[in-house]
Amino acid sequence: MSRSERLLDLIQCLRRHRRPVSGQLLADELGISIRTLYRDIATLQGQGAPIEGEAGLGYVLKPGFMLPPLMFTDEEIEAIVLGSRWVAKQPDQRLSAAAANALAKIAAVLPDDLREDLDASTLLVGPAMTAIEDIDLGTVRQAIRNERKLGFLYRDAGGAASQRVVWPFALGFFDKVRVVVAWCEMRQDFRHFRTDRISGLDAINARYPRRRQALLKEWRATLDKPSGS
Amino acid sequence: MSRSERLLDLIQCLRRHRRPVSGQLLADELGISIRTLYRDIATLQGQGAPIEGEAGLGYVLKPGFMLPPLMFTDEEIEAIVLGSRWVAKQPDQRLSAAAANALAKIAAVLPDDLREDLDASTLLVGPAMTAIEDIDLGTVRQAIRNERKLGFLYRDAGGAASQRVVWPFALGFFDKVRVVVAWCEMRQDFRHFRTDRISGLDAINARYPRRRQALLKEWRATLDKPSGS
DNA sequence: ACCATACTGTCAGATTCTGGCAGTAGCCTC
DNA sequence: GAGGCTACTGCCAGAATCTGACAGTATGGT
Repeated sequence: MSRSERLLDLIQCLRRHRRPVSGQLLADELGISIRTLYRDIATLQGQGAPIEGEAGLGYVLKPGFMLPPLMFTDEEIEAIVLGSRWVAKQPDQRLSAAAANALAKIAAVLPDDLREDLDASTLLVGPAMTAIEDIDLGTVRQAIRNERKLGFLYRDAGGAASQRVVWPFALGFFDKVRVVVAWCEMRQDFRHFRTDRISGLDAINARYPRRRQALLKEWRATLDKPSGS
Repeated sequence: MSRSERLLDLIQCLRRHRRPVSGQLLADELGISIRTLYRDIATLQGQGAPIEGEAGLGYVLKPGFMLPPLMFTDEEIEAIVLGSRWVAKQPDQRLSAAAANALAKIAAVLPDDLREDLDASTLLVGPAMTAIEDIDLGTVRQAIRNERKLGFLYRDAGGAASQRVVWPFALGFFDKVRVVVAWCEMRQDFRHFRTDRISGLDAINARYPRRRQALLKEWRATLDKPSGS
């Protein structure tokens, strides 16, 4: 196995163990000596991988994605840049910042002439969206990622308000509004909630009893067959 | 210099020469032997780089972007995925396909568990936009990239129609409409044209006499100071 | 026919990588 | 504080890989 492949393997090994793991163990899994492992770790850190080692504990990889060398066509990179610019204009602050950072990272590793092409890329998106919700979408995304319940006050189209506890598993971005897709404990069914009608958002520190992938799949199935109700 | 750095350098060398360039010349530029160059080319091709060699001519790199290994945070990759999904729903067929391809390329190189995360990514975008223009945006993007003039019939907000020849340099994506930003030969000024009011699009095979970066910069300047008219 | 070029196989020497050893330092438990 | 576990560094010899040179084949253009 070539060294560059081994480095990707190492990343994957680190990903599997969520808890700190000793260098010796990693070296055994990869079939290399501990000395070489230290060298590999140093190389990866040099490439920007967020690996942290602490004496007495072991190594942890902060969550993230490592992409190997990759080739994109002009149009593919234009699509990625345009898409990221769109996300950067979304009202979700953290996500918007992440999009800007991703673009900056890509630009940083490009040779000068390509970076100019990218900066002067001629696909633009309209003005930044103004937030119409007053809740923090970051909280919602975090609840989805961690499969945690959310509580809030919802005011429906008719104006009637009700207190809800839901299992959120997706966030939809439409032209003007954002929509939380979730299982509603009150209705015992899938519901979507416009973020601008949500108030008093409360991140409940309780895991919901299903996997979000499973919920997503079931919900998609309900979309395929037009509901009879 | 390490081998992996040299491979990136090779890509850049190939990019500089637009015309086919002989292996011997590339080897000289990189300070390596021709034999090693052939090996490096083979390695890059193995990694998916679109390098083509023809006996009697030399090597050409088909236009595209090579990204070195790169690390993204969870949120950054979520932003890229969400953005690409949005682009994939745009009515511009080629760009939409490019976004889908870019996502597929990224997914292809990810280990299985990460690919699932990506597939099951819980940020969604609304339904595909229906094209409200009946012109091919690909033609517009190509004219922009190649700095070529465009001719078309434009029907303004009042309904009055006029034949235009413009120097297009940017394409704006708004909620519902797409807008071509260009220098209008008739008005001798910057104008933007809603794509749904354009008909009879004609890609004129004549270069316009300015650089699109310069036009873009000037146009941006006119936006900063509110026009007095 | 001739030239320029891409491409492959082989092999010895140069270069790099690797594993083991010795040693330092930080964190945790007792 | 003592002891155990661990990260991390420098060094060196052997293993593995890379490199350059040469010889040879194939292909496209003139």
